[in-house]
Amino acid sequence: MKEAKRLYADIIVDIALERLDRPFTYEVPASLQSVLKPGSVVTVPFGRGSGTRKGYVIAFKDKADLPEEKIKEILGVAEDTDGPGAASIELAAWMQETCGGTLVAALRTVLASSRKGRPVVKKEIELLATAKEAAEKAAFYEKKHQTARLRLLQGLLEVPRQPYEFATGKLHISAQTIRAMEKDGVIAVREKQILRNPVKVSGSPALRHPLSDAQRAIVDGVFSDFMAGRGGVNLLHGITGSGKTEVYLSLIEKIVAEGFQAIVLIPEIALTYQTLLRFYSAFGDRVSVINSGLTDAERADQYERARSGGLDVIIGPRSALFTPFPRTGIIVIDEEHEGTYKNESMPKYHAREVAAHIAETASPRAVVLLGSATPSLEAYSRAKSGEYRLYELHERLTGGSLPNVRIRDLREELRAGNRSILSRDLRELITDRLERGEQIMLFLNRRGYSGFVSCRSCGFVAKCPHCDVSLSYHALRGRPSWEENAGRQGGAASTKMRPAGKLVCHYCGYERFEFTKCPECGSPYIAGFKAGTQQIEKYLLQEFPGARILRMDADTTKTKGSYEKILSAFGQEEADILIGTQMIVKGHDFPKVTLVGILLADISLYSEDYRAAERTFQLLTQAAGRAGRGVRPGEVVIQTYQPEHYAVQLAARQDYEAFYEEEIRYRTLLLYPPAAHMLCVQIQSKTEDHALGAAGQIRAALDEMRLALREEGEKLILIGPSAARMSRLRDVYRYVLYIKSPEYDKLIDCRNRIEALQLPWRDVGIQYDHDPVHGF
DNA sequence: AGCACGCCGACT
DNA sequence: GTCGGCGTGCTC
Repeated sequence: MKEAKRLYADIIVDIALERLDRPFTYEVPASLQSVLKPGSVVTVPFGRGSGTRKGYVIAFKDKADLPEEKIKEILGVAEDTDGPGAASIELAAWMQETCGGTLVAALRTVLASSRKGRPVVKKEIELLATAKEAAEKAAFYEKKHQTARLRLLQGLLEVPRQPYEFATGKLHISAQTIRAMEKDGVIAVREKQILRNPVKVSGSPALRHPLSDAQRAIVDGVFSDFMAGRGGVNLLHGITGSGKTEVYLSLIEKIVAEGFQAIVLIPEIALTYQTLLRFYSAFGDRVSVINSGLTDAERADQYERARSGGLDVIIGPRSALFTPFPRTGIIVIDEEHEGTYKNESMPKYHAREVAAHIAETASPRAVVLLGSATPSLEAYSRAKSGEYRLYELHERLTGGSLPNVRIRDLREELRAGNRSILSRDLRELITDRLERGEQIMLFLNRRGYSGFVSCRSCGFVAKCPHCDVSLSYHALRGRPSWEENAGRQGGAASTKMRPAGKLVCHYCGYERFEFTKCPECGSPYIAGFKAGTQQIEKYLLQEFPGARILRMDADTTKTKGSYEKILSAFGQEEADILIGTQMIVKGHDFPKVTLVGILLADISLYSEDYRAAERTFQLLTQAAGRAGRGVRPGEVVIQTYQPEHYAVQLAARQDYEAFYEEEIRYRTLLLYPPAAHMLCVQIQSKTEDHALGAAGQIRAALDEMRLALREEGEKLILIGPSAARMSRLRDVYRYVLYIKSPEYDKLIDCRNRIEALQLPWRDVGIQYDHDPVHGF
């Protein structure tokens, strides 16, 4: 008798806790030794009780460096998952290395697609008897007055396979009868697993346009890179209406024809019915969609279809990256610049980086295609440096002319005595369009709005002297300002008028009192902006009685499907004016819109982070692109207090290249991404002292590192700690600390250094965000 | 996360 | 005297 070799496995237990985020050693029972592989999901006993947990097999080893009696045995393979394989484990490990956070969180993200849903089982009744036997049986039943059996038999003679419900429902046949006939061998009941298909498309297939020479060149270029096994990331910079989708379709068709699959990422809100129809026309049932409307089980079905070879193309948000295709050949990321591609919770990954990594490690290598009319600075700078391949489409295919854009200076309006929301120009144009029966979109780019303070006379904006980002307004703590005090004490004589608010920088923590008059021009009209779509709607109803107005914002789109409802109502010309936030500028074509008004370009311009100008340029360019998609030329009015700002000027001229040059200069000067890398360290605790103490210790540790690195001639820039944007959220105190370095690796070193720190508080949580795109 | 162990207050 | 509060510590 030869004794079976003992085998041990390193297993990560599926509990999202930093303190447990390390491998535990388990013994692999002989029965599982040939079954398990790295990436298998197993059940293991864990903890003192008899509780069991799910665990992920990371690696195997022959020897355990632990006393034998402490080691428990793996119980079995987890039933609700398929073994996702070593590639997924590698991907999760890479994610945890580059994004921080726990390995469990990364594993959960990557393996979400391997979780099986409860399958929907459909029962079918099949006729087994031959025609001759059936005829005999029928005669027999008739003689015995077994009418139910006869009915079923006759039904099956017409169509030999019927759904179970056909028998129980339409024919009123009981389960007993069916069972009896099954036992008799006349029929069989079969269970069929149904994988639901969420794609519900009807209507005529979308027209395919023949590719232009420019489009053809792009398709051929990327395809030949793919076929040669070179892989790589490609950036397609194409203006709205230049035919990017057609490029995606043609390229995917060619790659699918070679036996590979395609992942298409879209910012959820931008997936229009028209786009879906085009994909469906090309790929039929071989394309599927994943979106937030699906139930868990439906989602699991799509992954199962992908895994089993039932799909060629999946369209979905960021998370669709982890679709378990057997051979992914291409990953397309549409509207690449969108912030939704950055995950906001635990592994804070960016879809662009993950896609590049998946493509690079696939064998054979896959290709990535990023598409945008206004590429992120990250993507464009890499394209310029040669890390990505750059393709451009500069012509509108549909021939619609570019809109005529004018910028209205709101300071001038104030000087002329116009204090309303609408400049005189915009008001005139609205009146004109209403008379002509054409449609208008009014756009309030509120994203990133955080209460910046500006002067309505000269456009001065309060900025941080250290970070060059806008300061935001905060009510002073323990508010009782002079007004309240005066009221209570019955006289204001002794109370000197004092500012009621302060201005704060959320990068470095700089603060100062609010201004009572503009430091540039002395005007008293200096204040924070209060702008809401609701107020604007009210105002418009007053000013243009009889105009039909639709409003679209977070309030009016709360219920499911209301987003589409509003847009389609507007598309069917049930309204003259559509007011909305950025959600109205995504992807939709309204040929009757001949006027677009951007009410206050400054709102996003002075949000408090370094991407403000980039975001503004993107929003303005997109909004302007909404006008004149039909035959009639469109007009765009951009209202602003900062008409000379480059983001406004260059968006009006639709000059991306010039904007990029200007913006990258600013980033380079201040070492913001993509000129450098930035790590945001987020410190949280219910006890303010603990949060502050931790922040202080982290800063001290980092200062040490900074000095050591300086010896080597490496640069590390530390900012903060300071209170987070929301300095206290649900009774948790939040502080942030920023680290900038040209080298991504140095930031990972910093993170490891912080993680190695032994902080004396249990209730302090630390999270990391590499190259953040969302504030904290 | 869970669960056990442990050391102090108010209950049958 | 014991029941139970939740602070501390450990889990292969």
